[in-house]
Amino acid sequence: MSEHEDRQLVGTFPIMPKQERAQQKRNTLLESGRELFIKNGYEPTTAKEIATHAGVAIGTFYRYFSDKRQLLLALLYNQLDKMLPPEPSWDNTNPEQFLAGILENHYQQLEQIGLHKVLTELLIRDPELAEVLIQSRKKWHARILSGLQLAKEKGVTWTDLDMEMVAWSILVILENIPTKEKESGLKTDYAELAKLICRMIFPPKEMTS
Amino acid sequence: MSEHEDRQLVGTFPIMPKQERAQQKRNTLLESGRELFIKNGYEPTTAKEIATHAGVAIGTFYRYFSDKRQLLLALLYNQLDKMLPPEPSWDNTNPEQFLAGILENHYQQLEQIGLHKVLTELLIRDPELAEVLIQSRKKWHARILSGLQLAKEKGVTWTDLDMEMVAWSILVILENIPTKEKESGLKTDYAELAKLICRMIFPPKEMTS
Amino acid sequence: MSEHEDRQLVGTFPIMPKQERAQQKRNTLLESGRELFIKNGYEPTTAKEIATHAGVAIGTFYRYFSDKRQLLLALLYNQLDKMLPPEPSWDNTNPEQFLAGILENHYQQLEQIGLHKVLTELLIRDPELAEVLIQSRKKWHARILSGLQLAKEKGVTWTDLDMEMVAWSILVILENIPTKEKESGLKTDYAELAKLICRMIFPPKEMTS
Amino acid sequence: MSEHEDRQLVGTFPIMPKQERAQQKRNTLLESGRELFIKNGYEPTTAKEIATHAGVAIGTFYRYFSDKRQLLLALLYNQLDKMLPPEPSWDNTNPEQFLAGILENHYQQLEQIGLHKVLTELLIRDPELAEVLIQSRKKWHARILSGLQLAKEKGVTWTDLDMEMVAWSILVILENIPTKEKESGLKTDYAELAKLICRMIFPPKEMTS
DNA sequence: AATGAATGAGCATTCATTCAT
DNA sequence: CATGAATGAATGCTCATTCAT
Repeated sequence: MSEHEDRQLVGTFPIMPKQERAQQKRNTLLESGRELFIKNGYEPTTAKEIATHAGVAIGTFYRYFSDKRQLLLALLYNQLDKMLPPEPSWDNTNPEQFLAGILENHYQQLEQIGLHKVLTELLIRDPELAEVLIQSRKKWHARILSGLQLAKEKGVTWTDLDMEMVAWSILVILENIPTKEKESGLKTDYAELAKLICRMIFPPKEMTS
Repeated sequence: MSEHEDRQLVGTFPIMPKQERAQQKRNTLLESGRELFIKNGYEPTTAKEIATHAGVAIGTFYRYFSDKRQLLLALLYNQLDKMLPPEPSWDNTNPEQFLAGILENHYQQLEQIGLHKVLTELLIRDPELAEVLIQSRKKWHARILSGLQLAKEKGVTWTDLDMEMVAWSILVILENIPTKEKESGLKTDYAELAKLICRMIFPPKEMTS
Repeated sequence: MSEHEDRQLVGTFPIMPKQERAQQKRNTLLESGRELFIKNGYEPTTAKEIATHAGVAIGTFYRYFSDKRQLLLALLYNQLDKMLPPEPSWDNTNPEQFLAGILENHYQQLEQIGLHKVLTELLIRDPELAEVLIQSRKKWHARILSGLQLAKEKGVTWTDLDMEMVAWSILVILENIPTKEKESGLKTDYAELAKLICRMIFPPKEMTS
Repeated sequence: MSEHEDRQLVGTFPIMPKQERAQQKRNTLLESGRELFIKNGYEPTTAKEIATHAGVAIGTFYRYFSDKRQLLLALLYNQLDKMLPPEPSWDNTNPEQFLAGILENHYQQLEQIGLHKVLTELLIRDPELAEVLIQSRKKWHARILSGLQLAKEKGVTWTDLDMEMVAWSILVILENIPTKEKESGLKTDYAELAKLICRMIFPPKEMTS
């Protein structure tokens, strides 16, 4: 399924290799590209670098990808597929489960974010790419929102909140944790962060009871 | 020759001082660079484009800046200086003044953010540049934090909060408003956002009383 | 092993001789090359295209031909052999038989010409190739010339003509008919053309009597 | 005027240089291109070769021409402009003046033909280019034809000739003289050739009287 | 000081050719 | 024998940077 999607979106160009070997080589190139994109950024990374870093010749790169951008798109679709939006459970039993749920997925997201940051510049010039990333954000947003609305229906949240905005705020915080850590050098205290977010959402009674 | 005569007749007065003229040309280039960086991104913008867009020849560009990166740095220092961190007032009288204060500065920040987003990719490879931007964030962070701590000392906030993290969260939310608006196409409702943030910080009694 | 057994059981008969099979594959490649050369030109046609269009893998191409140029040469020798110069008959009975004879061969020549046009550029750099084509032209020239001389000896032509040049002129006209048709989109009126050529050669008395 | 035409047809791309120096350099490149195209053919000639042979760097080439094809087109328009079709005079006074007229222009045409031969292959793939060349041929054809028709009206030619075809034949003969000379190594005897052509056109009475 | 022509290193991409399977 | 994945030399083209005018 993911393979099917991949083809449609990325284009059919250089044959989805049938042999396992070739598939492996393709993956090696993808991984090589991902690492270099995250390390050096998209524009400065050359196709030749990606190939060399993957241990193959430049010609081989072009056998599997029509260009750098194709590889990037493939990478994104891969990542997006891995991040199957998990079930949006977030009961009143313990809102801090919110944290647990998020944390679990968060390290998967880290990869995605790694790319996300790299791509910021591309968004300006590459609307197709921008669309892909925006869709990804929308899925996350929808997921968080649905959890919030469930909680709201159960009457455990503030009643006057614009849950859309709450979801957006949470998303933004999540997305920026990697930056925070990179800049400060500290691991984020997720428990503390969870508390903060819960303060936004739940009235005190709910929190203490 | 004619230039010499000209001077003698008209006198030296009306001639704009050379330094000032040069300064103006420099500023034109800076502005030209800023616009193009924000419009097309850093890497894809060429020195020649910047020069042409500023109405000068490429050679002139290199008279004022050693290269594109230099111009960018100059741009950042300029911007940073403009953003003199305003006084961190945030009393209990009306916490929503927080919003006002932020909104006021926010549109100055917009410009800065414009660049900020453009630069994300550069941060990876250019530690000096990264340092500049991180310092900028730290100033903002410090400003928000100092307001929060003032409030905390007055006893109007939750007492168990890690204000560092609160400040960071607020900063992140602020920084991402432009992205939100670009993606959703909607203007942000700052009042609603302010409410949200206040929920994080102040216990209900404080809010209602 | 299985191949060995196979032979013993089935016998050697029904197996198409290897050489013949190989010969067939070789011909398929030749034909494929010819079509693509005529369609797209020599330089732009890649070895892989020829192979793919012939339904074989690129490796197979290199088993039969050392490179593109080899295939081209083979093609020319083939073509040249097919065009066994027909008997140069061209009596005074009816000079317009000239036309008939030429027309008959002309469509064979068309193919040859197809290649001929394609090759023009190559002639510049590839003396061996040029030689092949020049030889081909010389055969044609000789054939036309011999017919003319026969007629001259019979005393039916102008006596003061340089038959070498007449033959050359006719050859050139013949060779360029395809270009004429491609450009004008019209079928050539061979009868008219024949008349023209006869005017060159035969005095009026001969034409009318 | 020719400059104006040039722009319209070739495109405005790399600035028609204003300084004389630059104009000279442009011409050097054109000449360099012409020589190499004729010597080695179009496809095999690289932009770098043209630049090096002109004594400039590759970057300079691209300052003046957007690519090889542009240079070629410029070359053709130049050539075409030089060949302003001369007045089509061809009286019965002496039809062999036809020859003189043709011969005179012929060596100008030689250059054009030099390119013409080189381009044959391109015609297949480059319809715009083909159009240019076909138009050139049409001009020549029209010029020859108008001369023939003048003569016909004066009643000095055969009356039953398809002058379109006669003109075409003459054109073809003219165009191929260079090939003839290159292959045979002999100078063409234009007087003889003229005689031949006159036999096509004029009845004997006219020739002898 | 300003100009913009010239330079050439560098990147993307293609394609003839080889060779392990 | 056939295959097609892998290779890397070669080409087209861009762009930062220099320098003569």
